[in-house]
Amino acid sequence: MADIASELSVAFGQAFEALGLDPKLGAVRRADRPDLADFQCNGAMAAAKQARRNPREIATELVEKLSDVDGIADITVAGPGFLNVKVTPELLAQRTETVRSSEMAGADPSEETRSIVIDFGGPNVAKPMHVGHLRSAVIGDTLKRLCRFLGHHVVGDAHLGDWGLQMGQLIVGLSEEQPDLPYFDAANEGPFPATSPVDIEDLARLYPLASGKSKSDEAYRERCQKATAELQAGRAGYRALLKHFIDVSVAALKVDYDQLNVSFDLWKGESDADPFVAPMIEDLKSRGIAEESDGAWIIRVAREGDKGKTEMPPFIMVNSRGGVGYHTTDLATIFDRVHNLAPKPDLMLYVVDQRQALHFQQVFRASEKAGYFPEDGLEHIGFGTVNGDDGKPFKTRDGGTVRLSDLNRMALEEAEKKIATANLSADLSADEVRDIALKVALAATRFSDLQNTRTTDYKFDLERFTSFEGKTGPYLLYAAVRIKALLRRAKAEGNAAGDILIDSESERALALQMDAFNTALEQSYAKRMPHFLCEHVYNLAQAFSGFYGAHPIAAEKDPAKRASRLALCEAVLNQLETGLDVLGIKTPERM
RNA sequence: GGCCCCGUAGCUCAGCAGGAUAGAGCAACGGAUUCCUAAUCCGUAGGUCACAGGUUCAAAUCCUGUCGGGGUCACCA
Repeated sequence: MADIASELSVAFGQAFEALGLDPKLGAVRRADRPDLADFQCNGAMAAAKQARRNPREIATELVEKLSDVDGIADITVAGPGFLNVKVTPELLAQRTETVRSSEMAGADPSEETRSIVIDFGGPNVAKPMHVGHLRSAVIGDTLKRLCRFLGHHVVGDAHLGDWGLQMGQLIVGLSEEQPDLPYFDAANEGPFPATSPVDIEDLARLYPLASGKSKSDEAYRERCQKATAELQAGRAGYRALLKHFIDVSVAALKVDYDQLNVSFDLWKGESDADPFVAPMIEDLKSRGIAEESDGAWIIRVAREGDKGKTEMPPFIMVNSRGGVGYHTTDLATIFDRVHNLAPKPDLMLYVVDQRQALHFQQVFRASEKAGYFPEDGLEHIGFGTVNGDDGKPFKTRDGGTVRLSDLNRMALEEAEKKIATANLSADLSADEVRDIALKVALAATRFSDLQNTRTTDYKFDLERFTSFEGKTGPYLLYAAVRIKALLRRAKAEGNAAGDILIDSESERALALQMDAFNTALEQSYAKRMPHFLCEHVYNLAQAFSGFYGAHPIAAEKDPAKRASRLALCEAVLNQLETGLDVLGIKTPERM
């Protein structure tokens, strides 16, 4: 069953049509004046403009057609031509029962099923993640969950940064520390030792060292570039090393991602695109799509209608030293996905920093031009930067960044502290406390990030990430936990949920809020913006808190009211947990 | 300089496919616990929606310009 707003929109659309007006004008939404109505429709005013008629007159005619519609208790014209609708308690009760009992808690699956690749996370080998990596991880993972929830087929790919100059830097860095390792003998074709010559601490030490030296020392940089080129050309020792670097890094990355409840279906990296690079280059050269310019091979992607006086820079397929960068591996990755994934993707989302916008525009245009995958199936889901107090993005290499692992640890510590001071019965085991703390920390961290509009920058505030009061993840958990406690008590007392009766203001508000779930999901999906869902879930928790404060529930004496309120609680819990699950947040039993 | 994003309450942010009285959280102030978890709830105070024009019955929302902040602009990723 569709939500009330949608059903009313259909009825209103028909009424508009019956008057010879555009049915789209019948869009009905939640009223922004809850004192006056439950739902409103503003279409009469727009219709008046189109038809050059008096808006109130049109509105009045619509009222006549609509007043008999099932579920509408009252419909009136207000102001210049607003249509205000109040619905019956019976309709709200019926709708709430659907929320309570349906698998999707009142939401509907998407009408068409798509095959979607979501490229997110984008961690680099050897570089510990910092708070800037939180966004891609959490937004990407949430979009993955959202798409799946709506019925789409989704593949999440971490797309490791494992193929650039940084690899050459690591190789050179390691060769200076341990020059006698077999990997550095160019004549050695393998096999090489199975155990890794480095652990994550080694990588964390080597990378900044080599990266720094590469900046200041030109000869050193050239060695790194050479090593990178040799790696890419297939030098056996270097390839073997790369494998170790990746394995060691992935194991470390998984620790951070696990704590954020972020997971991937594929741990592919730029290096996995390598087998497709050479044939692709040949293909693009032979078809004249790539051309030579200043010693490099490029694809021109500027177009006629482009804004500005300066042309969009070309896509660099092969640089003048014969190397390839991430433009090329990204394009080859598209090629790989189109040919090797089943089902074949029809949409690819790239959850990457907004600053990469130009890069993706170039890659997408190149893909279109090459005929590999249509441009309109490629979307850069850019997000704003995480800024410091100075309003500027955290720098990756300079000091002053907060590591993601540190953020995770601090959130967990705060959660443990809070549990210690909360009046939880002391009968919880250490494992239970740990489990609750992890869930609270997870909720706090994910929600703090996800509630921000995807595209805007936000200032990193540690307090906000480790705060559990107000508009936070733990607030949502608290609402769910309270409901669970109520239901436990009711069960213990032998009381069950029953028929839903909506007869108080707070129950009404709660029912109306639950009706908005589907719209929130649709908005989040359509705009690829999880914050709409965050907003909904938060409003739901607030509406529940209001209801909780206004009525006894498990303690209610009247059996019919008690049964109804318990059912209402079950509906809220179902939708709350469902929504939280899409956001990647886990709910404890108590906290 | 070209292009992109942003400027809303003391702070952090929603709202922007135009609509009625611009909303949350934090911070401030005042209340609520013999009663289902106070990580909660109720209330008060706080805003020329950067500025100036324009379109419209109606603009925080759309258009133009100005100012301020950030990002980005072929061979690093």
